[in-house]
Amino acid sequence: MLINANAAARQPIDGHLAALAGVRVACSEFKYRRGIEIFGEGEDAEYVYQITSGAVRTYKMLPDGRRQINAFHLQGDMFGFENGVTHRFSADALVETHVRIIKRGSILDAIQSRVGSTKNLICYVTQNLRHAEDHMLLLGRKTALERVAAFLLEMDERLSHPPMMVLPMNRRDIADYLGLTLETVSRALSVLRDESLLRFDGSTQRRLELLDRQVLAKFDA
Amino acid sequence: MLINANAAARQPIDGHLAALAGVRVACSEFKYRRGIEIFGEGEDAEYVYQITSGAVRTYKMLPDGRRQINAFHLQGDMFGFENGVTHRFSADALVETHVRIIKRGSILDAIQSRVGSTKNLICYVTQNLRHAEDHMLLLGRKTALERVAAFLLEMDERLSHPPMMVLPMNRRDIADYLGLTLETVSRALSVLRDESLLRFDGSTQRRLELLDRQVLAKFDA
DNA sequence: CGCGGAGTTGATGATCTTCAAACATGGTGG
DNA sequence: CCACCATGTTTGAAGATCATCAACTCCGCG
Repeated sequence: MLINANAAARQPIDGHLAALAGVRVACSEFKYRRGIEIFGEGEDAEYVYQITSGAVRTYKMLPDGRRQINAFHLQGDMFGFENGVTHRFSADALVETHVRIIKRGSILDAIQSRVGSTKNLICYVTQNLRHAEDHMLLLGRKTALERVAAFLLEMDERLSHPPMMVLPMNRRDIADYLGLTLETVSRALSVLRDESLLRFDGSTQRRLELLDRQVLAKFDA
Repeated sequence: MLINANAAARQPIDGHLAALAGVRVACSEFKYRRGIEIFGEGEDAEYVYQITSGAVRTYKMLPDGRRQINAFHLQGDMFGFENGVTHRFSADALVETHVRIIKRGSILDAIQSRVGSTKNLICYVTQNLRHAEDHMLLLGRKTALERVAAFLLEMDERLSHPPMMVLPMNRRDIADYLGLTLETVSRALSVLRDESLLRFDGSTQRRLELLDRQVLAKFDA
């Protein structure tokens, strides 16, 4: 499935992993099918990942099965940065996804020997941090409707405001991202549809069009 | 937490800002009184901060006044890392606080010229990220009781399991950290007290002793 | 054609918030 | 030194939001 028509149009992807690490480091390419786990929480963190096409969810689980999705990663995004030797969260492909991978060791080693890339790499990490900070505000303090509106605007922004948005994740994934239940997400979307802020396209509920981003932004706090 | 769990026990503080940036860069020391703002959301990000003593809250606000505290920073912690030129959140001193500050530019410049510190600095940033990820799970998926238990265990850990814990923040701060109201925090603490998992010391409600960390850990999911 | 996954919608209920009141605390000045 | 007042905390009662449980629809697909 095509995630992002506009992003696909951009070639090459910004901040190529190999370029960041230094050209001498070889990047492997890899393909994951829809629903397949890329790595699991607690596994050894051997690689850093960059998406060339597709979409990925990263999440944590509680022992009783409650899940919190930290982030959805789309084309060009990097994930899997770790401090220690193991992953602190899991990552699955939402749709068929192609990634570049590079050994964790090599990227740090390469940085040591090629200082020019430091600033860039730190930027990638702090961008993850920025997103986490915004998401904490959402999770801690926003209402269900505000969260869903914020989610739609975030996706719209990241997909470069496409006329028609195709979501790569289902309602449960959205719910686990927003700290809600899938029913609450569905209800909120219905409210926004009834308010004429969005429109579903055709039979599927994954294709939708934002009809009034301005008003939608007011629904987000 | 973010940066350095056992900082209070160690002298001198691990990862001295000046050492990270290179000895040639001068660090200024600064003092903030209780309740004073260190920087505000949207202000120019001129400095990176490291606490030598005291405690700081960093937070974001919604237009209608709802607040989400991202993190409490204690001795040895660093905060104020930014990608762009402005701060994405505000920071206040919770109690009288002494910090080292260093110009943002100098730290990045220094890193450029002194590669050995790169790995360390990235560690500081990714530790912030790790904390944010854990906190998202808490905010998105834990109950009130689980959140408060997690908060107590986090503080206990960061203060190196003191026999008596003195909290530098009030109930509202805790609530804004945990995505709850101050009343709910108070009620949860009362429940834990009634269950004999903690005990308040003397008259003040800021001094408390954890009576059973094991059982408390079970209250946290 | 029927099955299963995904989504919507409704009814009910639990958790947490809101509103309110009372009490404790700690600093300040008479 | 103590009274006083702002700040902080606890507790109770009522209410709102969101979760849970359940039924039903829609669609894709073997």
